[in-house]
Amino acid sequence: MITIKDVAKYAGVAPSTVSYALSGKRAISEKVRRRIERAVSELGYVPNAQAHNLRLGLSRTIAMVHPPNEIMLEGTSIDFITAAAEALEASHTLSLMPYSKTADKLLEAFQQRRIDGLILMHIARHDERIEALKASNYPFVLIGRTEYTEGLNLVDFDFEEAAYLAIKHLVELGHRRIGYLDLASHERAEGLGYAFYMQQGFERAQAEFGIQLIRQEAGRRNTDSYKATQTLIGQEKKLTAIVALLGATYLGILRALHDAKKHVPQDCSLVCLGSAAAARWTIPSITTLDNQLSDLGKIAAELLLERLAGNLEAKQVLLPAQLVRRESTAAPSS
Amino acid sequence: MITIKDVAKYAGVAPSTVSYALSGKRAISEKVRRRIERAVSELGYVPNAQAHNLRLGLSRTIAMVHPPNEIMLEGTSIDFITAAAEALEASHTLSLMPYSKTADKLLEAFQQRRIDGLILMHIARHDERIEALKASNYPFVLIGRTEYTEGLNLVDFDFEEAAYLAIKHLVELGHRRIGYLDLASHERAEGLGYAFYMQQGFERAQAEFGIQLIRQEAGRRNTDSYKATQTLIGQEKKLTAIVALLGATYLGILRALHDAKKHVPQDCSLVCLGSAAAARWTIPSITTLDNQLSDLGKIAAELLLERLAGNLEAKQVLLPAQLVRRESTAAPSS
DNA sequence: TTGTACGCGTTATCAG
DNA sequence: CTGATAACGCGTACAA
Repeated sequence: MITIKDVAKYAGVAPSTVSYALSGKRAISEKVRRRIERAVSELGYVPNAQAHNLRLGLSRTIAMVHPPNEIMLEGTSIDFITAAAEALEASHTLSLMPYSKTADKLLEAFQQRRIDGLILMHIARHDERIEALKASNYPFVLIGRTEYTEGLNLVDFDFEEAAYLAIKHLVELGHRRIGYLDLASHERAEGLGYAFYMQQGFERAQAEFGIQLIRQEAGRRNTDSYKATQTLIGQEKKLTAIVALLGATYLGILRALHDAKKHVPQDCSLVCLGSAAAARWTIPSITTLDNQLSDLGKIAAELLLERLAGNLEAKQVLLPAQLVRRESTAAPSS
Repeated sequence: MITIKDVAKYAGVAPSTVSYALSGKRAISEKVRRRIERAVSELGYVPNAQAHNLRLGLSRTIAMVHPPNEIMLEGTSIDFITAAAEALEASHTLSLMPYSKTADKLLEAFQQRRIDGLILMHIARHDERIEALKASNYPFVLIGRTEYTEGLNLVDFDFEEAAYLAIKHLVELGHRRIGYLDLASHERAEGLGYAFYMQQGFERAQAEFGIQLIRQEAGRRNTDSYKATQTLIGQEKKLTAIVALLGATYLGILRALHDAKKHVPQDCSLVCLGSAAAARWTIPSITTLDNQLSDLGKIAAELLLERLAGNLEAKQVLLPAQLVRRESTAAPSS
């Protein structure tokens, strides 16, 4: 292993001179610089990043805490993570940390100087991890929201608006009996932010449009949405539309409607969360509230970089919900 | 920041004694051990991982090189990466590296001592990166295969068998005019392993069953498979089945068949690559060659850990293709 | 059973 | 413009 000392010896200078020549942090005579450059290339010297970071007290690493697959919203694409990695490129590397409910592992990673910052997702309204991190003053960014967000850096999708827009769209088409899929109660108990805001949006819509939505518990997978849809249409014969905003589980819903001989949108309209990449191609194609998951990753990374650069102002980005109308919604047949 | 010296001073011992007490690498008297433990907890000492690693000459990090999203097979789920991260847990952290065609960035990461090992994917048959890594002797594992695999650690899905089984299944049902979607020629030029092995499988099936398959270029996205399917059924009126093994692009295919008023499987059978999580729920559900992407990530990580533990024997794991019959395949109507 | 001294590779500081 | 020295925090051979 070639070290800076080897280069210094070879070039007949002091190690510190080599360091300065390479970093450009102070002026070096042309003659010496050339000798050093030759030494570097002839010996094949590559600076040791660990020693460098130790000296600087940094790790140039930021970690993303990924929930276990069972609780990820189905269909979450890999570009959610790679978008974050690419946004950091050059300046930091992105590492993955397994999820844990408590903050101890997270704090430890900071204390061990293994990470300079953290991106958290799957945020609960009262999140123990975040209380602890706030107290510690380490840099972190949320993908999601807690109840009290003052002073927090975060980016989130506007689930409240998404839920509201979904109902508004259906009401404007003439629907009155609308069902929606919600998290299972044991999951709701976790107080996940997106479930909460979605609920808020539904309530706003109920009040504004004077209707009563029908709630049905489900889960995050197609198999859950399939069963939940069966239950829903079994119990509510007059239902004319379904909204499902938790994960891209429309295949299960479409299948359940199909198996029950209900045509979409003639017998039942459908609005889902989803991205154009998939929702455009189903039969029928699905009216969605588009979620740009990769944008969440990218923006989270950018917010964190700003924070690490010393900008202490808390920024909160709410990605707007946008309804894209496709074939799955129409006026209810009378 | 609390260092080992602070602890030593506080406990009234030498730093090395603290180090030994914590690592257990030599016997410590009960009395001193207790003093040290108290000091550690009272001061809140956490060892600095960077200094530790610098001393040991390790990074305890392994990197996964992810291709840009444009060339990832569509529908690649996030658990492909998280499965790898979890397989490493505790002993190493997983970091992500952006893709580059040449090996220089990869070698540099090793030389900078930022990584102890590497997981590569999106492997070409003649892959410049791999030649360079082989020569360098750094530990790495492939998800995929090159032409010459001696001495390489790798895990791959058996695309050859998958292609063969797809055709075999269709032939046994009575199909003779079968089309398949392939990569676009400019992508084939890259010589990706999976495209090659798939081709091999098709050729074996052609020879064995005495038929001529109809090739159609496509891409990795639903929008590509949609167009390709249109072209294919436009040109080959007698076609009775389609096979598509590159990415989970069945939605585009189903939609193209639907738009052309072809019923699946009555007018055209369909076999795809896919996972039960999605293929079960389409209408009709799709006969697939199941790919366990998360297994690929997990196994790659495990192979690398073995290699890092000193096991130099090259292991090559080929995940078997398994055909799961669903609603999209049936005998051709005469 | 414990302490001393040195090295890992880098960079900031101070002196020249 | 350049060099010597100390320090970042830790692990371990050697000495006691």
